This record gives sequence, structure tokens and C-alpha cells, in this order.
Amino acid sequence: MSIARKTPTIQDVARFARVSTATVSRALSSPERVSEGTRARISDAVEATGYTLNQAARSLRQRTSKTILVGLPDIRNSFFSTILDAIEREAALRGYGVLVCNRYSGPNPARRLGEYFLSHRADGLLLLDGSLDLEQLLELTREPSAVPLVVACEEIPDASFHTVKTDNPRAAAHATRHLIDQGHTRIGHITGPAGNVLRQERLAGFMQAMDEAGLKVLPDWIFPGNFMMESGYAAALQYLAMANRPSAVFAANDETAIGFLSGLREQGLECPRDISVVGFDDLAVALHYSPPLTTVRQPREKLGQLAAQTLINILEGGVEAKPLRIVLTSEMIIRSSTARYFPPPHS
Amino acid sequence: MSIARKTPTIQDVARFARVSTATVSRALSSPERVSEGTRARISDAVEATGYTLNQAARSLRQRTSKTILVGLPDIRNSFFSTILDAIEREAALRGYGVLVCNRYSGPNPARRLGEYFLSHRADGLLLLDGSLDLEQLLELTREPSAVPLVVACEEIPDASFHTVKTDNPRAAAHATRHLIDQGHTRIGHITGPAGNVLRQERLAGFMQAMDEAGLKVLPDWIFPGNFMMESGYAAALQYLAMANRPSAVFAANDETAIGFLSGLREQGLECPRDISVVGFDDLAVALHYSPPLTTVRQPREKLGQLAAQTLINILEGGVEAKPLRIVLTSEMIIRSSTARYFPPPHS
DNA sequence: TGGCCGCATGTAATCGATTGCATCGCAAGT
DNA sequence: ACTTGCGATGCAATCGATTACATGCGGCCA
Repeated sequence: MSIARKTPTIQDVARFARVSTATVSRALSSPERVSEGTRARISDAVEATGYTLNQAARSLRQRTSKTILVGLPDIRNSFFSTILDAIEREAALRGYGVLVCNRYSGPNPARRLGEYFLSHRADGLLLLDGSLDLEQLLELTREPSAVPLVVACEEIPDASFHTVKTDNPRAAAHATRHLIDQGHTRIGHITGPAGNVLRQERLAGFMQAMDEAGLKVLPDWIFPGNFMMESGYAAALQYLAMANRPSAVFAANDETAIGFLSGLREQGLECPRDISVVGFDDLAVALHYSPPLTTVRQPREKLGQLAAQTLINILEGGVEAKPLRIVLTSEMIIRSSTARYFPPPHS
Repeated sequence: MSIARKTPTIQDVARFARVSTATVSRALSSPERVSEGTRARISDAVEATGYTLNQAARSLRQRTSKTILVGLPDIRNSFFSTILDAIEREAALRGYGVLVCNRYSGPNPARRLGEYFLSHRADGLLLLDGSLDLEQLLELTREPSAVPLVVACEEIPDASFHTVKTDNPRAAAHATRHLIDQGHTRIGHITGPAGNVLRQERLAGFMQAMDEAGLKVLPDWIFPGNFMMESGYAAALQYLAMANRPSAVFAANDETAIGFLSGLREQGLECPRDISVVGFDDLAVALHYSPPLTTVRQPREKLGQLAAQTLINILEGGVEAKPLRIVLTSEMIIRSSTARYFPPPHS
């Protein structure tokens, strides 16, 4: 029955309020430029017609889409999705939409991201990891796309991007020292994926702490991982096959730690009786795992919120003179997956 | 140094190829309408100028944004984020962008979603849960927003929406029967959040299976949950305080199951020795939990992919005559959190 | 009284792509 | 040879909002 009306335009509002579209536009975007009387008439007209802005038209004219693009390596990982949650909330608050681009793979990932800007679909990019290489990132920020960019989670050394991150090397060192303090001397590490900045930072923190304590790290004790449970599980198999096993392992994130523990348990090893394990991230499941995981809590919500704020500030306030570097501090959460080391009775 | 060139427009391409913009537009969107020679010249010109379409301009003219909106209740939950992952992949393949709207709360959530359409930012809506009530949903599909809608995960009975979902009642009944088959007779259930369709369906399946087996369900044995770990943990406390405890529990999802098990373990109860637990979803962690969780695997990737395909087909092919109902079947995954029931030696 | 200023508002160009209609040229049909 | 038809292309309107510039009006000052 209902006639399929088109959505009302600014013309309809103007006609209803008996003013020009220019005045309507002004009344909506800078009310102080319009006299009180007309302002009221226009606001009535908006009400009456049920007007909403056509964002496409505005975008075309203003070259602004009120949308940010979030690039993530893997949205299924709850570490990232929690950050995305915070970003979305903050963006919505400031009137921005959030486009997601997950696992930008293919021949030229930066190109895929860049196209969002060339086609004017997004105003700025929030990148949640550094799996793009520096070259590609730089290309993004150059003409013609010239993407306003904030990199979260990771920092690219010497590069001129705004970054919001946590202090990974320090936190990794802290986690490692926690194991050392408990008497462990043979400590291994399951790394993040190759080519990832986080991998470097956490590994570096680990190595530094070991070094400072005067402890050796055998090459065997560095297990390759990729932040996913399966890789932790694979590390467990490797671990079990070793002759001279570490008595503790610092995993680059909670998921890896969980996979690792699960692999060990299958073969009858128990944590923390037989081995101590520290994770990283403090996912929700860390608290509820068996054993509850000792881990490093990253302020993920804060991180996402700050990253979004930073990006939107840049978009609205123009270009910052020099790249901002915001570093949040993580917090060590000690639970039951780590315990004091007691040397086995020697034969 | 570099001059801040504007991004090239279709005018630039036209000038370069010495044709009109109309021809360029046609060459790009329906090449067969343009002669081979000019087509080649234009494609060279595109190459040379580095042209990319201005999506805002196209949106304005065509009243189409090539963007879909995904509404989710909680993106942090890896159940949803996995589906979103699949959606995003499928959408990208078909040239669509994905806007996310997480936890649409506030006074009028449907309004917030609807505004994306009124402002022409999205062409269609993919709703990943049914926490909106029917009234609000109906309002969305009416003029003036008239949103093409596909509801995933949940089905609203008697309503005329396209839906893609899994067979929850059946899967829930299946999970329950698995416990019954193992000799359990006193079986409890931790529900989903109030007002959620999934809660109803899984509860219904559970009740039906119990009923068919001639088993009673005490009111105490239905624990209120909300799909989050904390609620499972809370259920554990409730469970522990009970006199006549069930010997098995079917949790409405894996997260709840995990929280529940973690609460029990704190008090020294062990699974599956003291209790059998079945989850739902088969999250990655289910396999790596201790004990590995018996659960119901929902084809999440498939679900996301189908939902996205369905929506995009509708967007591109016009309106379907009658609402599509796609029901995927889930699969029971039996691991170690369930075991044969042995009655305790009676005193 | 005349000139000037500034506020409120209108007029019309503009953003970039699409598309209905017009035009042109060439080939085929009678 | 003249018309008809069709394929290829151009012209110009259009989508809806913004905004530079123009206009008109009232008040203020000299």
C-alpha cells in the first residue's frame, strides 16, 4: 500500500521551510550562521520530512567520507577483535563508520588498502599490525593516495608514522624475568610469525632479560610460532623430542601458550609441575584455562580507543607536525602456569 | 618535493584517450559496448593516468554504495569474528566493502543501523543475531530505509526475512542425547542470554531430547548464562552449592562451558571424572582446552560465506520472491570432556 | 543624507561518474 | 540511389550537498 517514497533530500527540507538549500545546509552544519527564526523553521522541516544527509553527496563534494579503514591480520584472533571493538565504539562516538579489511593478502596488499583511499571510501587507515613491509607502507602515505595512517600495536623504527602500541620489549623482558626469579635457568621462547615486528620485539625483550641474567639460550629453545594455537602445539612436539629441555617457556602470545600446553598435556606433561609457561595478551580464556595462565595484560581497549582518537584527531585537525608515539604499559598477571623451579633429583 | 596531484578523474582519462567521459565510463563498466580500438586506448589511458573510480560519485549517481553493513552483538566473541572473517572475504571477492556495527545499543538500536541506509552508506544489512526485536527489524525493512536484510545465525519465526543459520534445536538435542547415551540421567543446561533466539533454540533442543528420553529436568538445573565465560563461572558456583547435582551439563556455547569448567576446577572437581560437559561452537580453543571439549561444530565459515553471498545476490539480482531459508547442519565433535557415567558407590 | 559595513540569505558552480537521448557514419536492403 | 538500421560515440542532465560569491537590508557614522 505504502508508496515507495524516495528518501527526502535537502531540497525537500528547503521547500518545506521556504528557504534555499544553502540555508538548510548552513543551519545544519554551522547553526550560528543562521538566524534563530529560520533555524527553528528548518529544524521543524527536518523533523517533518524525516531528512537524513546523503553521505555520498557530501563525500563527493567535501572529499571526505567520515569513514576509517581498519586493517587487521586476523580478525578471528580475539586480541585483535577486542581492539577493533574499542575502535568501533570510539569511531561511532565521533560519527565515523568503520570499514574492515582483514588479512589483506594477495600480490600487493598495500594496493588493496590503498584502493580504499583512491576510491575515496575512507579518510584514514588504522593498521593493526606490521605485516606490511616498510616500503609498502611508505607507498601508501605518498601521493596520490596519501593516506593518513596510524599504526597500532607495532612500531616501525625510524619511520614517520603515528604509532600507538604497548611496550613489548619491556613487557617481554618482564615476563622472562618472572621465570628467572622463580629459579628457572633454562628458558625457551615460542616466537611470533616471521617478518612481524611483534615477533622481533618480544624476542628481543626475552633475549635481553636472559642476557642480563647471564643465562644462555640454546638455539633449540627458540621455537618458531605464528601466534596461533597450532603453532604452539607444534612447538610442543618439538619440545618433547628434545634431550635438554628448558624448564620454562615464554610464549609470544596466549594462543601459542595454550596450544603448547595442550600438546604437552597429551604426552602427560603437566604445568606447572613439569614446566612453567608464560603467555602474552591476557585473553579472556587465560583466566579460565587450566592452569590459569600467567601472562602479560595489554591494555587492548585503551589501545584501540587511543588509536582511533589519534587518527580521527589527525583527520579533523589536519596533519600533525611530527609523528606521535604513544606507548602504553602492560601489566604482568601472575597466575598458576608458572611455579618455582625445583631441580629434579639427579641420578 | 612532489606536487600534490589530485587523484585522476574520469575526465583525465577521457582527455588522455581523446574520447568523451561517457565512453570511458562505458568502456569500464560494459566493455562490449565500445569498439576494440577505443577500448584499448582507454585502457592505456587508465594505466597512464593511474585512474581509480571515485566511489562517492558513483554512489551518488547510482544510489548504490557497494558496501554491506554487518551488525554483530559482540565482535570479541570468536564465534562471531570467525563469521565476520568469512563475510569479509566473500564481500571483498565480489567488490564490496564491509562496514561493522558492533553492539548496537542505545535507546534505539534499529535506528542506528537504519541510519546507515538513510544516509546511503550501505546497500544491505547482514545481521548476526536477533537481539533486535521483531518490531524493530520490520521497521528497518519498511520505507523509507527499506533495507535489504539477511539474518544469520538466528531465525525469526514467521517473519519474512532471508535467513542463514544452523539447525540449533537439532544440534542441541544431539548434544544432549550424547550425554544420555553415556548413561547420564541428571543433566543440566547453561542457557544463552535472555531474549536471544539462540537461547530459545538450544534450550528447546535440550528439553526435547530430555523429554524424549523420559528424563526429568529440575528447574535448578537450568543455569542462566549469557555466552560469556564469566557466566559459566557463575553457573559453577551455583552448581557447587547444590545438593542434587546433575552429572552432566550441556552449555549453550564453548565459552560458557570453559568458564563453568574453570569454576569447578577451582573447587577440585574434575572433568570428565566428576562431571561431563558439552559445549557448542567448536572454537579453536575447544580442541586445546583441558580437557579437550566435546562440542558441536557449526560451519561458521560456510555460514558467513553463504550469508554474504545471499545478501549480495539479492542486492544485485533484485528482490527474491519469497524469503530464503538456508539451514546448515552442525556436526557433533566428541572429545574428552564427556565420559560414561558411573554411579557413585552409594553409602 | 549618503556611504559603508555586516548579517542573513539566495544563486549557481562544483564535486565525478552515469545514462537518456542525439548524432554520425557505414552497411545492408529495396 | 535512397532509406533504414545499427553500432559507436558525444552531449548534457542528473544524483544531493556544499560553498564562493552576490544581493538586499538595516543600522551606524560622518
